[in-house]
Amino acid sequence: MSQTTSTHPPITARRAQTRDRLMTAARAVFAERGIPGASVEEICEAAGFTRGAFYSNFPDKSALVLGMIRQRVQAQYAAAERAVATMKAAGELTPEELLAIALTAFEKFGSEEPRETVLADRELLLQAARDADLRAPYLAFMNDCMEQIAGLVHDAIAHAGLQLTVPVEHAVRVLAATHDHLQVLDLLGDTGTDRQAVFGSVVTAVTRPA
Amino acid sequence: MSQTTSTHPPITARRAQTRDRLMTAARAVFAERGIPGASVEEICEAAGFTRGAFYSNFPDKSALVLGMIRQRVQAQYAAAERAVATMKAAGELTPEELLAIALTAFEKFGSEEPRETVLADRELLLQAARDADLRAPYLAFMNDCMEQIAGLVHDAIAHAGLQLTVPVEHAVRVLAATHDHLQVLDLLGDTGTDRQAVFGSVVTAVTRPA
DNA sequence: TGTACATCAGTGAACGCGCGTTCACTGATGTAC
DNA sequence: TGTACATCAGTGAACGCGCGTTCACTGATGTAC
Repeated sequence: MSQTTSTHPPITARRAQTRDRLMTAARAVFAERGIPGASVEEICEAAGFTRGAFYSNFPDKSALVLGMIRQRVQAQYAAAERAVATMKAAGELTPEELLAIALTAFEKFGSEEPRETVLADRELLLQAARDADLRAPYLAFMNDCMEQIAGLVHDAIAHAGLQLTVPVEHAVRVLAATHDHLQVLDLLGDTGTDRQAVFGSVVTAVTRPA
Repeated sequence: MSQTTSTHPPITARRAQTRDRLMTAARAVFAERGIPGASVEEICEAAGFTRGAFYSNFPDKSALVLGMIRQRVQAQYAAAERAVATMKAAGELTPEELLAIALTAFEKFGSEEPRETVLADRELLLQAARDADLRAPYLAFMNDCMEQIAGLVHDAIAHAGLQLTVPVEHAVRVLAATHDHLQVLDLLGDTGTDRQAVFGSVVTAVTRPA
């Protein structure tokens, strides 16, 4: 429907860039302080603007949050698409490759600031859970991602000469959930868990030779 | 070591009760506003006190958060212990019972305000990830829970005449992670996913007849 | 059991600070001739 | 290409409000005789 928000002033390239710099800066501040604890001032300072610039580009703080959710949707889709492309390129698949592709599909490991991204994403999720207006859009986004990744998983499993031991819709949720759990361990600085191995175990558990 | 915090005034029964009422009220406010967005005023109002009472019982806002983490540790342990007891009581185990016990071990489904509790717990985790002082204690707590539940899972599996397809330490993480994911769906008001079935799939995937 | 006093737990007014948001402004960018 | 003007994006001072925290206080609870 609308491009970004129903921004009444038409979005010139310059404005789009400013919005982008503000959202990128906001990600770091959200990670550090939490969404309710992040001040507009600190976001602007991090982005190299004054507060006026903020209100020239967003009606208020919550509009920025909505913008970031939209931005994340795109990033998540792009990651999944990349994973699909990688898979289509490689003909035969060893289990190791399969695992690597599965991990890529859930991205964030690949991003430059993984900790920041993971923290900010969890903040966004929590904000969506709190705010009734954000709930449905966020859920839709999440379920879309699951479906998209389900397609990917389905193809990858076949390519690797395996089959699933549970419905693909379930498998994809278990994989995503485990991936999330391992990210939390990273966040807390855990060193005693072999994360590759745990993820490997899930893949093993939900597959068997065809 | 210390009882609750190194509270210099000795903790009388009355003070303990006040602290408890404040922490219970804080859970609801944290769920509603997020930890950084929750004001001392709102917490006190919800608990039926003035702000002075708060500062008579906690040195500052962050001490309350620490207190709540400690409270959660105890609740989590109690839940796991309850699950162990239930299991020891029932001699033979059908897969359905096994599933029910596994769910109980991760509790929160049983609590009176599940939504509030789940949200507040996620806030606490995020706060621990942000705050370097909280990181290690929180991680230790989490890993202790995993170990405790691992013991439980191990016994339950044996009782049900099954065996695991992956190491028990991995299985327990995958179960916990999936449980968390399903809680998020609840939080977002998802209705299209059969949560029992997804959880059942994980149990299926990580077990086989002995 | 009754009185006198000490201690304690919670009250509520007060403080200064930083927040979100507004708005009159200025300098940079774009357009017309 | 050069000048004149219009529009636009971002500035920064100002606003009022609500926050976290402090503290002198009061009424309730506990103790001694």
